[in-house]
Amino acid sequence: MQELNEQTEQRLKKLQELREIDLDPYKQTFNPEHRARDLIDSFSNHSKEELERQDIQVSVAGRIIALRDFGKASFAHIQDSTGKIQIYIKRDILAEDFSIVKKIDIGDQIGVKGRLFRTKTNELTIEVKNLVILTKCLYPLPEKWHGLKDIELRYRQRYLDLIVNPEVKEIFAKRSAIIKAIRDFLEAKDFIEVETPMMHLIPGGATARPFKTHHNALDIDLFLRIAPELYLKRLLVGGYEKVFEINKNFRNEGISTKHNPEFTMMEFYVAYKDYNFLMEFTEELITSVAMKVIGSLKIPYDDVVLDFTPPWNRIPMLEALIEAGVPESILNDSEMASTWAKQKGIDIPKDASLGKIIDEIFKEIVEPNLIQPTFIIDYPVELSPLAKKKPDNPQLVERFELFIAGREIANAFSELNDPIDQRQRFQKQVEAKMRGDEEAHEMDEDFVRALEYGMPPAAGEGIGIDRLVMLFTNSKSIRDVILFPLLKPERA
RNA sequence: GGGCCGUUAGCUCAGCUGGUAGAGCAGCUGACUCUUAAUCAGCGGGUCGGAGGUUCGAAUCCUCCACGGCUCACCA
Repeated sequence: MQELNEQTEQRLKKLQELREIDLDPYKQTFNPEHRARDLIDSFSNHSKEELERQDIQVSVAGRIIALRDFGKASFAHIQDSTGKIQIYIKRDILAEDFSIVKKIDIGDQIGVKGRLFRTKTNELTIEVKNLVILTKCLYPLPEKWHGLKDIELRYRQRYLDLIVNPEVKEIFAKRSAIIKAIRDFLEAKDFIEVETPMMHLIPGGATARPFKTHHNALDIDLFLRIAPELYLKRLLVGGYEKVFEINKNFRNEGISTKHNPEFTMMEFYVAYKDYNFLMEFTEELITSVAMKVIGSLKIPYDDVVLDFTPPWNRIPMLEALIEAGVPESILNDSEMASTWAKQKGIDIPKDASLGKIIDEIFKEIVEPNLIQPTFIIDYPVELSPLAKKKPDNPQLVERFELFIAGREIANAFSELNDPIDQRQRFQKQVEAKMRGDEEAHEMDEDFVRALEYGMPPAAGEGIGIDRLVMLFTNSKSIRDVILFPLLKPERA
């Protein structure tokens, strides 16, 4: 319990008084037969007179969010998961002792039964015959017309945010709809949904720093996964041809409006296909989600309108750089590239490979300008140790990233299935790690062994679900699409 | 981690160049049987984020700390 203030004391006193008359407000059950939104929708065409004639009995349960007391009658609005509806409690009609109405506070949850009618102002209202207090609320709710604005409180006490800010509920309803649409789409195409480990002996499948934990009985260190990729590909070896997983990844890195340490990723793999297939597939997937969830391919985000109408632009990474004004002559030489980047004020880590330098330049000068959906294709091989090389240019791999609103939304490639090449790429990563690159991949012998048994040619992709939800809900911060974003503890 | 900004009643916010802390909602008491930001009369409610410092005197100025926001760096 927080420090007792005057308001909580009042509420505790009412709670005690209710218990004294044998109405403990935490014990009853209640079976509402109706929900607020349904009632308002179903009876929108019923006039005042029709309602008087028909005597429609309903029951709803919900939280009191507004209360107007008139002495021998009261109006209130109660809110359930669907919306709110007005109730009218009149002493002459209420079956219970009217004095319990004085024990009700804003925030309490009640169940009511009674007759539908329309007030003078034509608002659909329940005339309460029976009333039961289901749960006492011991704190005052945030203020009725400004709501809860304090961002820190909204994240720390998301339950309060959800109670008083209806638009927040809509965001998470949309999040649920987006994930369902993705699942439906993939299942309709015969994908099988799987779950692979969250705890990895070797963190792999992405370049990122992991969280470390420990298994006591086995006395081994484990890492929370940074990606499911290497396990999903083992399933291709095992004979599945279409698999996907929607689940959390954990990366031990900074927190920002675009990053939460745990975030939701959808990864899927298709046998016998390459990254060209995946680009069309991605267009189909995301437009299908947009149509189902938003009902349009033109979606406002921040101060632009995102147009998802396919086909989306496909630009090779090097071309995108040249278009953005990077001299072609520096793109083959890490010395020159590094010098050019530094002149432009771009930080280049020492010992960076040419690919890494090019990537840094790309992130700085191209990425923020990729507003409309755009596939950037053909990445330097050093950046992509799990992707298949292009047959006509072994410096590049068959990989694309999808950018929307200046952010990476998806990452995909033709999967490297040559075990000898894979082993060499891991070895290069291990060397980079020895030189101090904390994010370089580790050798995963079992994964290489799986490839040695033979993985069919395949294409795979990861889509950042939180970021996709941000786009479809016009949210500027990832914290607005994650119910409980990570925050520091309240008190030291 | 760096920079900038913020933290005052349960909530939303005022509080000027330093002079004993304010409003609205919410709460309490009373009136009121169609209100919806109900209305009317009255009343209570504060460790001004925390700790130091300057000063006769600090919500206000200074230092440190905590938490948050934006941003840069790292990343998806």
